[in-house]
Amino acid sequence: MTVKVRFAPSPTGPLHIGGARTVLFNWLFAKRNNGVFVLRSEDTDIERSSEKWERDIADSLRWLGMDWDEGLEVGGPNGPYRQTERLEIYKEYLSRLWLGGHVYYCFCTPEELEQDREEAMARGDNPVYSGRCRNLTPAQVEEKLQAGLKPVIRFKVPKETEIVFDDIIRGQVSFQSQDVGDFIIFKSDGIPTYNYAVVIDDITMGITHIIRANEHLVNTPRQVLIYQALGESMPEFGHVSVVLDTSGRKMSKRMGDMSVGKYARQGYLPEAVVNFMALLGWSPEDNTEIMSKEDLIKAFDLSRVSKSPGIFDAQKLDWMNNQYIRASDLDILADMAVPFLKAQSLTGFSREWLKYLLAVVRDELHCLAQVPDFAKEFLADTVQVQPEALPPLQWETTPLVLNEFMARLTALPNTADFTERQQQIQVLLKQLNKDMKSRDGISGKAVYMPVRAALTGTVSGQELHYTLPLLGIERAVARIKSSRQQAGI
RNA sequence: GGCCCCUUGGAGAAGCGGCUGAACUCACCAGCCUUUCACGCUGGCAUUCAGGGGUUCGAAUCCCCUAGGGGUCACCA
Repeated sequence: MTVKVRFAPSPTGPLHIGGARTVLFNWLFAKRNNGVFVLRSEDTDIERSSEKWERDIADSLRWLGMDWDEGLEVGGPNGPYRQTERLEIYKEYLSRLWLGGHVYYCFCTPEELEQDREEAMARGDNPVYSGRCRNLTPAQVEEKLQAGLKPVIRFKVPKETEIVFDDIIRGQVSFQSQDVGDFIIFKSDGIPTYNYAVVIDDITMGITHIIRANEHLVNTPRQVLIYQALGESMPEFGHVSVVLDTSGRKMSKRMGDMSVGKYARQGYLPEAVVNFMALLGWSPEDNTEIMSKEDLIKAFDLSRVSKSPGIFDAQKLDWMNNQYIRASDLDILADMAVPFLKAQSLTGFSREWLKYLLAVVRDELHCLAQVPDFAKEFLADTVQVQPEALPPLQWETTPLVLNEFMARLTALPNTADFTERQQQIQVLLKQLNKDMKSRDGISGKAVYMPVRAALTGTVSGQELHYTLPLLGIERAVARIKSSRQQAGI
C-alpha cells in the first residue's frame, strides 16, 4: 500500500515554524516512502477561517519547497479539499452512523452545558457531557424538532471501554472511554466538527499515516471510536511534539513573528529554514547538521523524532542561515538581495558591485535583510566620523600618512574589475606600509588606522582592500577630505 | 480538578543495561591569529542525566513514586 499523508491546517492565521515543521515531517515521510502528500483545508470554523490565510499557508509551503501531490489548488481524485465543500460527504457517512445507532440528537443549551461542566469540576470529576439527551425517546425528539429547536448531533461513546492505539512516536497510548464523553460531531448549524470531519476526510482520501502535532493526541480516542463505528480500517498515528517559543510557550497563530512568511520576508533561505526545522526534534543517525532536502529525505525516520517539545532558537537559525549564505551562489544571493536594496531606495551601484559586496560580507550575514545596512556603509560620499575614530585621525603622523595614501590611490591605473582593484589595493597598502616604515619610521597600526578611520569614520569593519574597491577612488578621496575636515587636520 | 503526553547543560541533541570518565552543534567565556571588527584556530563550559526510591554485579538507559512543564476536557481546529 502506498503511503499517503496530509497536512490539514485551519486557515485562521499564518503558517508558523511549528506548523511548518509538522508539514516537513509529513513531507519527508512521504518522500522517503515514495508516498503521496495531500494539502487540504479545515475551514469549518467559519468565523475565523479565510481564504487569505489559505493562500498564505500555500505560499509558505511553496516557498519552503514542500510541494503537495494532491489537494488545494492542484486538485486530485478525492476532492474537494475544503471541508466546507464536503458537506454532502459528511452527511453520507452520518447516515451510516445513524443506522448503526452510534449518534443521537442533543438539545442541551450552552447554558446547561456550562452548568454541568462547573458542577463536574466542583466535584473533581472529568467534565464530560452528562448524556442527558442520550436516551430521549423518538417522540421526545420529534416534539423538540417540531418546536423548532436546532439540535447538535452527538456521538455515543461506549461505556467502560479502553481505547488503545499505537502511536509511532509515543508507543502505546490508552484512554478510558468514560473520560471521553459523548462529543458533538455536527453543530446546530449543520456543519460538522473537526473530530468528525477529519476522520471522514482521512478515510475518503485514503490517508495511511496521520502525523500531526501532539495537541491532537487527546483527540485521537474520539477519532478511533468513529473509525470503529464506521468499520473502517485505522491509519497509523504519530504525534509530534510541539515547538515552543523562546519563553517556553506554545507558538500560536497570533504570533506573527514566528511565521514562515516573516522569515521569507527577512531574506532567510528556504533551504536553511527547512534544515533548521528538521533538526528541531529530529536528528539523523550520524548527527550531520547541514543537510539538503535530498539528504533529509534519505535519512528521515519517524522513529528518531523526539517526544519532548523543542524550543525555537533564533540564534541557531541565524547560524544555519549563515552556513547556507556562505555556500550559496553569488548570483542567487544578489537576486535575493535586490528587493531589500530597492525597498530602501538604494541605487547607484552595478550588479558586479553587489556581487562583490556580498562576497565580502557574506560571512557575517544572518539574512539578506541585513544587506542594505552593509551597502549603505559604502554608498555614501561622506561619513560622520565617530568619536572612537577621532584619535587615530589626530595622531601627529596622520596627515603625512593620508597624503601619501591619497597620492598613491589616485595614481592607480583604471580598472572596472573588482578583484583586480582589490589586488592593486593590497599591493598599494603593503608598499605604503613598507615605504613609510623605512622613510618615516611609521608602520602597522599607525598607517592602517588613520586610513581606515578617514575612509569609514569608524575603527572597525572589513579589510581595507575590500572596502576600497567597494568605495571607488572618487568616493574614497571625498571621504578622506571630509573626514580630515571633521577632525580638523 | 480529571485524563493524556513530556523531563539529558542557556538552546538543539547523541545515548536503546557495561565501548559514557555523558558525543556533536548553536550560544557563552578565555587564549591565539590579525592594522580594527569579524572570520578562523585552540581550549573551557552537565563530577552527572528533574528529585527520590527500587531492579541489577552494573542504570541517563528498566520499574515505582513525587515534583515541574505542556496538552485537553468547546456547537475551535
